[in-house]
Amino acid sequence: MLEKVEPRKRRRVTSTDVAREAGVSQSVVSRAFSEDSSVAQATRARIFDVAKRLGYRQNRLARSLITSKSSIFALVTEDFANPLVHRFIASLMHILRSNDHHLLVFGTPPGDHIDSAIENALQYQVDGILVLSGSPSDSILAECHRSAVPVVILARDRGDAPATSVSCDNRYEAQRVANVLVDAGHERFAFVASRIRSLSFSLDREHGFCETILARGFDPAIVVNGESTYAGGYKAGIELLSRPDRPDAIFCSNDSMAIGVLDAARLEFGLEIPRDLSVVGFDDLPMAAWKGYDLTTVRQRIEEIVSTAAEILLDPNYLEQSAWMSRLVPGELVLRGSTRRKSAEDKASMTARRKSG
Amino acid sequence: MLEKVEPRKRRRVTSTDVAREAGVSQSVVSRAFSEDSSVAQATRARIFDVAKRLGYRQNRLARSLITSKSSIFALVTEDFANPLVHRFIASLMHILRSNDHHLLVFGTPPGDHIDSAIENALQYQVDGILVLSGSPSDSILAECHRSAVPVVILARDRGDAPATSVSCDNRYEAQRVANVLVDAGHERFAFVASRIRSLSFSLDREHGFCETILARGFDPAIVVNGESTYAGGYKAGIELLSRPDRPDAIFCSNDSMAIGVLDAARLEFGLEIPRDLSVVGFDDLPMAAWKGYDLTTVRQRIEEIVSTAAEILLDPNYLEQSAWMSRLVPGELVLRGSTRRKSAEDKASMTARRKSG
DNA sequence: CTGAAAGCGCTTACAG
DNA sequence: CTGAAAGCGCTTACAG
Repeated sequence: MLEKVEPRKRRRVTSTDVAREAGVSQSVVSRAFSEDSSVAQATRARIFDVAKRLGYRQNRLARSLITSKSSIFALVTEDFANPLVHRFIASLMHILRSNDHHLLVFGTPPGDHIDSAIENALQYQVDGILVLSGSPSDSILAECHRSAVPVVILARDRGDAPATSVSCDNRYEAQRVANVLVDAGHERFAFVASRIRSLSFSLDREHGFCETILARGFDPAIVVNGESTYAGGYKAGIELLSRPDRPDAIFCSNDSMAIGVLDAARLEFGLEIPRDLSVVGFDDLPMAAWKGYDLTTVRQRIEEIVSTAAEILLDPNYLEQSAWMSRLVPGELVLRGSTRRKSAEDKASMTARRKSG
Repeated sequence: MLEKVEPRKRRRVTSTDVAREAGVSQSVVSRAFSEDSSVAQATRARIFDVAKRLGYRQNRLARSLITSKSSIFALVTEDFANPLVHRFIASLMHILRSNDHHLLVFGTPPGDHIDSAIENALQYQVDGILVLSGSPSDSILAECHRSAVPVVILARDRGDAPATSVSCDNRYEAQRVANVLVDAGHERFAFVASRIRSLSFSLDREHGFCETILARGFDPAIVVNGESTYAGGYKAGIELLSRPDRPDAIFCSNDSMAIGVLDAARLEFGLEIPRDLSVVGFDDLPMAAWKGYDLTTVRQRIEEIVSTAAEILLDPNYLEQSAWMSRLVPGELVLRGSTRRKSAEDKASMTARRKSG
């Protein structure tokens, strides 16, 4: 049974209550609760006692009013269904916790522009904004800058936007995938791109892959578009494998699609992987490591991307710098069973790492 | 290039600035921005004009100080790796957006108790708290109640905790799975439970399943524990299928585990699904529908669970009620190819629905 | 080390 | 419809 709470009685315990009860001024209570303030040991102890007894808890919103720091970061994204977004959130939570910061999440309604989410975030006086998908307009970015709210665009190059970005070196990684596939003796290449425009990183991967295939002297890679899901990959797989010039190596813009291609190859065409076809994904989702797929893929170092972004946002001098940064974090090529290899390499290490970017 | 921002110049535009510029008092500006206040049409228009020109934006933290509503809900969880958590977040975002509310996310550091996350949330004057995993102590729940902050425990029965919960009817759904498997002619049953204690719903599923198997006159279901991941399921699958009394129907506490069992059966024992073994999961993650698995599972109606929770939290009278609620939302049994069926049913509808709870 | 006071940016009775 | 004033719960110079 609930004890009834009269609406008008719902007054939170404030520092003034504690002060009265402890026989000190409200300012001392405030100081007692801020680490580096001068309060006599005994006074502080007494205040803590009283606070505990009364159930006092700092009101961090009130505090932010005067410090103009809310200890809140905003994460804005257009695409909550994307599993990668969740890995970013999880990783962010981890880092922010140790800095006593918290994450306020803003999504964009389907039709809307991401600017509206950023606009919202600004109303909450966030200390920084992380953009995970969508392309903020130059004008909203300028607004953020004027309001002294740092913005970092995550997981993809910022392009021409006036903002700082931290992302995987998509182009380089795609080039590497192309080289590995060429070196292993494949001859007909395809790329499965994501149809969604907000995922501009898909383009970098496409370019890196295709330019390398050409540079190595092969016919241009076939490029098809699809939804960036398993179903989209499955469909793209059917499309590609039905062609008279069936590719023997398919690189996909992400793991979900790659797994879709893989299943299409096996279930619809009875192909054996990797004998008849090599498939490579991107991201290294947990599913990529599942025994049933054993997918070769490019791992994004999410922890590193996120901690770099957090560092930038937490840097008190960031806004006084004079240029946007574009930080590229190297990925990791994870070689698994879905790709054919030169026999010499077969017994070699399953994971190649690039140490520096 | 960044225009340099002098730290001391970083003053946000306030309603007072707008007032001065528009030649009205600050209170009128405030009223202009609150829907149902009496401001002359012309005045309001002028204020909006000036506000736009100056780049004014309401400070919602300051506002919350006086209204004592922050329009923020807290989501607290111990388990960010759980894919289900993300589906809840996505669904929540959707609902909160239409109510002009936002989500502040709190995680618990690995060793810590969920209470610390709730404690944190309270400092941010959230309008309500959604608990997604972990078991809040009675004392912290009492605190929340005293502070007039409603708490809803999601996705699992609250047990004895003094709180309201909204969850899938785990026990009933598990009973139904048991009945379906029995009806289809299976004879040796097993349940794969989650080893993690915070996932108490796993227990409800176990009980519902096991009690029904017994009630239908079969040997008790074999119960094994595992990590609630693909790898955990894979391992549990090997364990179960190596037994002399190998089960012919395995029900798993969630989809990831079920898929692990499925792969173990196929890859390690060469079994054919569902001829040699039926496997059932729980949740209906996207992967369950993948052609390569085609997993029979119990879908949680996440949207319904979340919207029910949001309704409760948004109900202004909630705290004046006199008892905790425990709302059960029916699930949906999704019959797919991983389970054998009575031949009569083979051609029948693939999805059975229970319409009301 | 402590207290009185000002102020952060709002909302909301209360008069006019 | 509008303005002056009080106040939400804090922090932070400033004196003492």
